[in-house]
Amino acid sequence: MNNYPQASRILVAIDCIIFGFDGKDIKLLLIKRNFEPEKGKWSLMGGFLNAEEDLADGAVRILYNLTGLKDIYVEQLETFGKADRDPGERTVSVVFFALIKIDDHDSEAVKSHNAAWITLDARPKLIFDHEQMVGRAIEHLKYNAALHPIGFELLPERFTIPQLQKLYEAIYNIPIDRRNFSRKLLSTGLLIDTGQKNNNSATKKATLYKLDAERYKTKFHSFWNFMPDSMKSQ
Amino acid sequence: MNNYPQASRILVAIDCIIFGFDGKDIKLLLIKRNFEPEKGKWSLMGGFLNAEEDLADGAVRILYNLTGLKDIYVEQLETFGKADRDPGERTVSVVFFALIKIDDHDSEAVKSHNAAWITLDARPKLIFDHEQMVGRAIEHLKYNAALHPIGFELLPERFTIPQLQKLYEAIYNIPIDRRNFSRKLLSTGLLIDTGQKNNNSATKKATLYKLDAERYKTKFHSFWNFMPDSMKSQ
DNA sequence: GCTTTTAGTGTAGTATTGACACAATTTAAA
DNA sequence: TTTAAATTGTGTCAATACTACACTAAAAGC
Repeated sequence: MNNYPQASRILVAIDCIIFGFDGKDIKLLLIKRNFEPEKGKWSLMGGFLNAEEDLADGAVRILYNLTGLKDIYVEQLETFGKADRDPGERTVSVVFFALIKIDDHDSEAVKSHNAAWITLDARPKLIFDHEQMVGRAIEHLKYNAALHPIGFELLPERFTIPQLQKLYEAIYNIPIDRRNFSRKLLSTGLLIDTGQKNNNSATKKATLYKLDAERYKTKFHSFWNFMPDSMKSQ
Repeated sequence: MNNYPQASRILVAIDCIIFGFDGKDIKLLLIKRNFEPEKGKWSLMGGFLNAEEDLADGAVRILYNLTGLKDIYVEQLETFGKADRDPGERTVSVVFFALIKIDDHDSEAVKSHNAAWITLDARPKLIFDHEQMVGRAIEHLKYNAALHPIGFELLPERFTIPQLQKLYEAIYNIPIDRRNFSRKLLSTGLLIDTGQKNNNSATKKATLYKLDAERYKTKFHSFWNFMPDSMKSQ
């Protein structure tokens, strides 16, 4: 069966940008390639879309291979399709954006792929157009963390408000007023006080919160601001 | 040269969602296929990515074919890649989102493609997953028109505030208070009073404005609201 | 029990938003 | 040529949200 005899068949790659947060810095999971092509250079984790595989499944597969995690936050980001972007062969790459709880990943899998968590500032040059992809992803993170409660995806199940604040300060690289941040956050109604305290602290222990999963789903868009109130729920 | 002998080569399609506004309703430019496959059914305008063509150029080519326009507002929206989405052959489709000034299009080109402007409510069933694509595009339009000044792309070069308000009311399907809308809009500093009046009106003639192109570029993100002020300019 | 560090909350001034009413312009009909 | 109908343009007040800022509380180390 060939309905489109004249059209070109092209390699479709999947590349994954994986963000983590160690309590201080935003980090990227990058691999130092121990395979060809571009062996020895740094790149994003990637692979090719299989002939009978759904695109989203391909992303999950590749993320699972590297992190050992299945239920992680993934969004499709953008498809890169410059004709010459891969000098080996014409390849279109669909880039996925993932946020993971950094302590959950399978460090064996990461080691076997020769991967490492690297801060944004310290990141090496990457192959092909992967640098552009990362730039786009950072932009997306900044943009979306301002509008939707995705920051939680980078924190442990139970987290404190100061942790969340440090995360936002890392994303935007600015200091945030503690009191205003806390007030705005609590007013979303997304946090549930677990009654527990954070024992990691050497001084006053902060309250541990968890996400209200129900509200999280229904109020995913609640950071919106320009919309008339009647639209915010849609 | 074949660096990736084991990977699958796949058809890469480009599908375009084209929005227009006639002063009253948001409309989609759809084609009634006079070619195989799915001849006689309605679909989005599309085509295949050529072997040596940049992805973005492919979108521009396809949009030009249908509308006769070159400088239109285009964003890449999302790539659809379910394995079975095209029953003819495995095809990944990159969907583009375009906003055009409806009076500018080349009606000969539209006619020769058997295309028509159809309101969102009246749209027919579409082939494959094109229905989903349109749904995603409408969502994107609602979301982005609230955050960025993209509405202007659907209006003539010179437009009135009441026209713009009708556009927003059509996008969100809600009534908007004239006074508050006007105040918020003018406060963006994006509008330049041309000194002219709209002669189409049968009653009081509204002031014609044009976009301040400079400010439009630098303040494209100025509808943001959750971000700290220091970030809004970035 | 004193010091240091971090967490948690309150308040007052300012800016933005939403709800609302009236005046001005234009055409067409009386 | 006045009057009515439709539409545009602007002002005000109250409620809300935001910003800037200061004090109290808890925990650990000395």
